[in-house]
Amino acid sequence: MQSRTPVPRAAGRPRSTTADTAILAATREALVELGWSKLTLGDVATRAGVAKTTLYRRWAGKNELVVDAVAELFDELELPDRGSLAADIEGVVLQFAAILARPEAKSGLMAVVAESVRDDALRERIRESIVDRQKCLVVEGRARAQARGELPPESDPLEAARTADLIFDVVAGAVVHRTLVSAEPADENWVHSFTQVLLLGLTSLSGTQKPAGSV
Amino acid sequence: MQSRTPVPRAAGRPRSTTADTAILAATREALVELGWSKLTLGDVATRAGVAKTTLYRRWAGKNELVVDAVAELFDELELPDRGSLAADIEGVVLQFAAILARPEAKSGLMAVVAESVRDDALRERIRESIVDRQKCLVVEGRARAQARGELPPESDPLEAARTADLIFDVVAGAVVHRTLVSAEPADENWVHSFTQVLLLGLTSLSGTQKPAGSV
DNA sequence: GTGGTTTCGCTACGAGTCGTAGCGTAATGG
DNA sequence: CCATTACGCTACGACTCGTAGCGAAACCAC
Repeated sequence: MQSRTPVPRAAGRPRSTTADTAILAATREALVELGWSKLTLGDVATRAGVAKTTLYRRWAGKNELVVDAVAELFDELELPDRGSLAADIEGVVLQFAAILARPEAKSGLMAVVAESVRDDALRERIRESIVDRQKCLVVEGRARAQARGELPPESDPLEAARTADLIFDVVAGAVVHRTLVSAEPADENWVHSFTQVLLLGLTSLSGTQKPAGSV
Repeated sequence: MQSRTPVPRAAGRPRSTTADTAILAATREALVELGWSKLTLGDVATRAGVAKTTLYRRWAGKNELVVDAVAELFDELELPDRGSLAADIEGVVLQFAAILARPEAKSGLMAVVAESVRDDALRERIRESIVDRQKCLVVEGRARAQARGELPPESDPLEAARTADLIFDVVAGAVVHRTLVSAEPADENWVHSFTQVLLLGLTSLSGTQKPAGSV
């Protein structure tokens, strides 16, 4: 049996949760003003009003700190039921695009992904706190579409997982590439065209082009 | 009018082209061994057998150097006519995936893209030396497909350009996301499934799933 | 209270990198 | 031969990194 405060209280002075939120907010602020390369932990500590040593007690380095700071941006992602697969896709892609349009996301996200190429632990951290949550939306959206009869039910669960991974890479990759590489906004027109390609494919799309501006 | 050596020869000792190639090769080597963050210009200079000052005389910094070093990796991209739109797409996507599978591309490409968020000149450099060349392949592939009758001819050139941009973001984004974020290989099976989605769309794809392994 | 434990803010430090300046030398053209 | 430009080398101040050490503060159990 355990007394009143079993495990969560470890004895000793507890870590200031205020400092945590202040540090993550300061990190995002520094990302906006300085960008990834000129962001220093000393500067973040000053902005947050904490000592530099406090930062190093909680995060191993710049990479981990920025992952946590950026991950909070994706907390607002959700998948409201808009009645059809096309509408669901457009809705969630627009949300995703809105987050990626923010400068702190642009500056930080790709940088940590680039770092994760040589750091397996970092990649796993990104997967857990950012990527997997997005992938769940794909799975849920497909389940809804199957319930509506818009997509046939999956027989092989392994094949279903592969398809979900594929869709996820296509959707997330396209929005990221549009936003960061092409450096043009993923606005309503673009998202609508993208959704048509995804749903109907290139050949089917050919005859159904619509004038820009209509919703 | 100009004398014999009009502009290219500026008078004085010419820059060593040997040094250029050695520096770019050394940069890729350092990218493989150290990755982006631990790559230093001093180290690259040592590997290339040149002085550090020589590096700074030709490149403004790490970003520009790595862009040039990575850009050479994409020189091998080409679009052989494989007879059908699907085959053309699979072929070029496999080439693209093969380049992205190399560690020097993984380490360098996303890092400079991340840096380009806050550096317009760098983004333009990336566009000229890497992105635009890839986009040409999309345009050419679509032109071929239209000549074959697989796609209807474009009436509005502006709409055609928008569509080409969209396709490019989808293709490049998906491969990059698969390789760097999901960290799984874009092999033949994946490319085949991706091509089906791109051509036929999600709904059309549903009934035509094939067992993995068949080519 | 009292003692034990952990965190906090602060200071200081060696190590490493950056980008530049200065110098003498090498390679080209007139 | 001379002007011009590139090269290799050295040295430098400025900056960031990540850590260690210290005293004070916050919490728990007794």
